[in-house]
Amino acid sequence: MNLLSITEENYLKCILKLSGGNMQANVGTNEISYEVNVSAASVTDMLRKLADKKLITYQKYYGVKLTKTGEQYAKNLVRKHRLWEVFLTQKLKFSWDEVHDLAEQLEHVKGDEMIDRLENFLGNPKFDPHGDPIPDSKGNILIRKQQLLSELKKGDKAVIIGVKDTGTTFLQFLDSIKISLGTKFTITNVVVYDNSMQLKLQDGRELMLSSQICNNIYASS
Amino acid sequence: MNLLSITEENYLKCILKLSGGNMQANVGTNEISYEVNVSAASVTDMLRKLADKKLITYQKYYGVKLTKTGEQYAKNLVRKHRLWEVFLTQKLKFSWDEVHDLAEQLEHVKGDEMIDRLENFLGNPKFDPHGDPIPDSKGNILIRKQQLLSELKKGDKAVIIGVKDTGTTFLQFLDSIKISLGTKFTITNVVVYDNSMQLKLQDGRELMLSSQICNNIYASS
DNA sequence: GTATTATTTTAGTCTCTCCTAAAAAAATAA
DNA sequence: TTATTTTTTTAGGAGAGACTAAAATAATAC
Repeated sequence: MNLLSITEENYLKCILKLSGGNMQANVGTNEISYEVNVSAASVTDMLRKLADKKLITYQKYYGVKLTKTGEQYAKNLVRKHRLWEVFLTQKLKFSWDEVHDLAEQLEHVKGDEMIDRLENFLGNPKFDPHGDPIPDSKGNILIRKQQLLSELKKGDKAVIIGVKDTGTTFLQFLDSIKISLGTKFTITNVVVYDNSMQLKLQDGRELMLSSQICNNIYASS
Repeated sequence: MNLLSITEENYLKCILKLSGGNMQANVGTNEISYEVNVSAASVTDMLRKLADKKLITYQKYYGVKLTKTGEQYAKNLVRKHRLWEVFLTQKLKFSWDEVHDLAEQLEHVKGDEMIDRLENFLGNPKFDPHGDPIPDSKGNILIRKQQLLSELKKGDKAVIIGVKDTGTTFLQFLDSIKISLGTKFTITNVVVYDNSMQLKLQDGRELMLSSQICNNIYASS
């Protein structure tokens, strides 16, 4: 597999993301255009190029899918991104809302041997600071049973294991209300009117979270 | 200071290297062309561009010098490169002949805060794995008294503190004869015929080194 | 001091990645 | 089914960074 440019790599990663893990799903030009912040015409150019390199299958007007090779490449990028995020938080003491942009650059550094060693150095972590699973060197991803907070019911006990929105604003908000991965809680009430939820945390605090917030937090029971 | 492209950064670093630390020295187009592996015509294009950005002073046909800004930027790149090299050897256990190419990529990752934290994480090292000094965040470089092995005389006692040639072949050769930074020795003989030198190492071994080798090892007494 | 050689710059292209405007195809609505 | 809207592609171009060939300037040799 030839090495790709940073731009090509970003397109691959974007297609993987938009496919939502379903390798049969067709991803549209416009979606990609929106995600990588580029005109639809530019996306078409790049899709043709990636198809030539057999990294995606591309049918004019019908969107694209990753090939096995493309999927492998994209998952390796995700692996690198998440391992660097662990490094930045665990070793350099960055907070979970500061690591994304740095990891976005670090993931493009070529050298799989380095990544394998980094993984080992970090103690073979299985999840990144946002709770997302880290693919192994073959691209396998550990699947955990997880649910959005919004899918839970009154009386359910669970623990927070991840976030869907990894943007700075949301993460800093969670920091401000002292919610982090590992926080245990019980749902004490679900408001029928607006689907906001009342939680009782392990430390005894009672908390009210809007449905928008509950839609961006993953929990496991 | 605006952020530069990887290409621009490489030119700056190259000019710093070719100036040999003397900021008054004029660096020629051809020299740069040879060093960055690009045609002289391409170099001219880039020099004009860097001059526009006030990173170098450029006089047509008379070569270039770094401005204060350019020097600062270039030294910061060297700082990043060397700190990453320390990380790769100290934490990821790469050998000193494997780290250059990886550091060459890592040095272009933007984020000075990350570098300052990395420096601290590594225990504020002052030298990289090849014995080269690491500039501090202001660009100051610790100067050590050092001499090439070839400058020493019979009877001199010294310790190896660096290498001039950092290429894989040379470094692997040093590994093979079990010479590394910190090795102590005495010069037992200098052969007049070809300037090769005979050393007695701390561990008792006697070693004969050609003048070419002695010209690429730094020592301190 | 002129002639030759070496270095550097200019001129004209190429590839990559992006753009806008316009055309074509597909999806949706009436 | 036909008309309208949305999505996607084509056409033509721009800027960055590279190239070769040719011209201009500086350095060196006689």
